[in-house]
Amino acid sequence: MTNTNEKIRVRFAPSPTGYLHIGGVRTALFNWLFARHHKGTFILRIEDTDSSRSTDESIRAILDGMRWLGLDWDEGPVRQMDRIEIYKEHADRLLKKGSAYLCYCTPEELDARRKEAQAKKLIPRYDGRCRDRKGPAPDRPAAVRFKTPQTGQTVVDDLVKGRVQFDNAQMDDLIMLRSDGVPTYNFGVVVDDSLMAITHVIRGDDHLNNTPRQIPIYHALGYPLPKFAHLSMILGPDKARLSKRHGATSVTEYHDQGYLPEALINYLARLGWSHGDQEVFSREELVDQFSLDRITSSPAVFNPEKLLWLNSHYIHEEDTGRLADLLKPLLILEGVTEDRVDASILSKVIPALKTRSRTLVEMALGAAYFFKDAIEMDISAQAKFLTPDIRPLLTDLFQRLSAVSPFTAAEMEPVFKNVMEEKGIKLSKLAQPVRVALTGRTVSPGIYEVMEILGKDRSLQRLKKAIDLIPTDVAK
RNA sequence: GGUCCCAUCGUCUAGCCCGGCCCAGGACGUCGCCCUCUCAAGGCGAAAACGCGGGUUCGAAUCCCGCUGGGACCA
Repeated sequence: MTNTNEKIRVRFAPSPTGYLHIGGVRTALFNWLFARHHKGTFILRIEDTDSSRSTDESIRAILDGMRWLGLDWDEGPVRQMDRIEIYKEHADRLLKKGSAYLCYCTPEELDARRKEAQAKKLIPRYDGRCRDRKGPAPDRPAAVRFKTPQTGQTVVDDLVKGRVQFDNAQMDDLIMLRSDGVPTYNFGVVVDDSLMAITHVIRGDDHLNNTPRQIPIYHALGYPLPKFAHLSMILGPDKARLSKRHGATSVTEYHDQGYLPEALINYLARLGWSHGDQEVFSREELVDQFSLDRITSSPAVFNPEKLLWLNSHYIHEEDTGRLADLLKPLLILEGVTEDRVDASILSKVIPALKTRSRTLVEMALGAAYFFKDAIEMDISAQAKFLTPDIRPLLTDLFQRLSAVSPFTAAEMEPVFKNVMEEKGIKLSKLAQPVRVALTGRTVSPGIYEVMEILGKDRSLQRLKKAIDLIPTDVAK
């Protein structure tokens, strides 16, 4: 299939009109994996010819996103707007050759004709009136149109979709260069992919219909055809193309929500690509195993639940040191002051919360009370567990714990056991009120563990405070 | 509307090219049980799919045709 002597060159070519979309990331990832697998070159190209919608901020978001995910590029970023002269030269070449012609129709005229055609239920396509225009040229700027072959067929041998045929008669003469000298998508890609010696064009399915329009341009320009691989779309739960209304679609949102890049990479790799039954892949395994012929041709619905599962998997696996670095800023967002983010506490809290957090944000939420002086008491938890009948038990426990030294789980356990046995109650009866007292909530790591991390002073302090919160009036 | 793509559990997928090993395998999610100081994690188990209709064949998820449904592109 692929000539192994050939140096693989692929590119990711987003247009900077917004954030880096999850679908774009997958396209970038597949290109990157293909390049790395074949020890080829991965190029980043910014398709910014739509100047009204392109922004520098968006370019920054794209670069940041790629870096966060570790999708490093070997060449670029190349910006199309820096290459305007190149497109013009190519257009001139085709003009001289007679493969293209100047079109003086204004956008307004074309629009009017299109509407007319639609009204008559005709196919709205360019009528080719400037193709054989005779006589003097009107005195206004002209666009350059390509002379699309009007007969025969154009075949796309797609690596994912297989052989796809198009009737040339269906296609009209597309504009290559607008009257302002800016290339259209179909012309820009052909020129750039050719000059950049792209060997494999791996892009979204939405460009499959553009491909037969591009192929004749390659031919006219005398450039070799790259191989094409069109990836199916990522869909939302309603099977429509994944978009903002389906929830988070921007990489930065996933970063902000506490996802690990490896989780997103792993998830996206398995969306439309497979390697037997394997679900979890390290980056190295992905590079090693990736192959274009294992890509599915059907579209895939984005499943946030599975991504969450992978994220929790990677959080379990991740070492405490790196998690600590990632968690710090999130703790500060949770209202923990910077000087309170204690490294030694962090190194105990993280292992305790690893299996309980599906995202870093969840982890920060569950960790905040270890670092704060004043805990936020959940009112309904307080009402349910810090009840008058429990007051004497807590008081008793408080006194006994005061004598415990060292303040470790191993030393605390018999203390709790004794209280349970003497009062004839189950541990759960005692543990929940203690948990609420220590954390302000009903969910936390094991209470011995929590106390050990908090230390004796803070544990007793919180217990005392909780006891004081309990009304003494049982009869109420 | 025209052109093109797609069709296996709710979802991601294996199997499809090279028909029988598939009364269809794995994963997420769901449900149940176990473990248990809460919540998780973990262990065990369950429910859950070849869109429909024709062919071809001894035999079809797998090949062919049609339909239906979904999507994309062209504006």
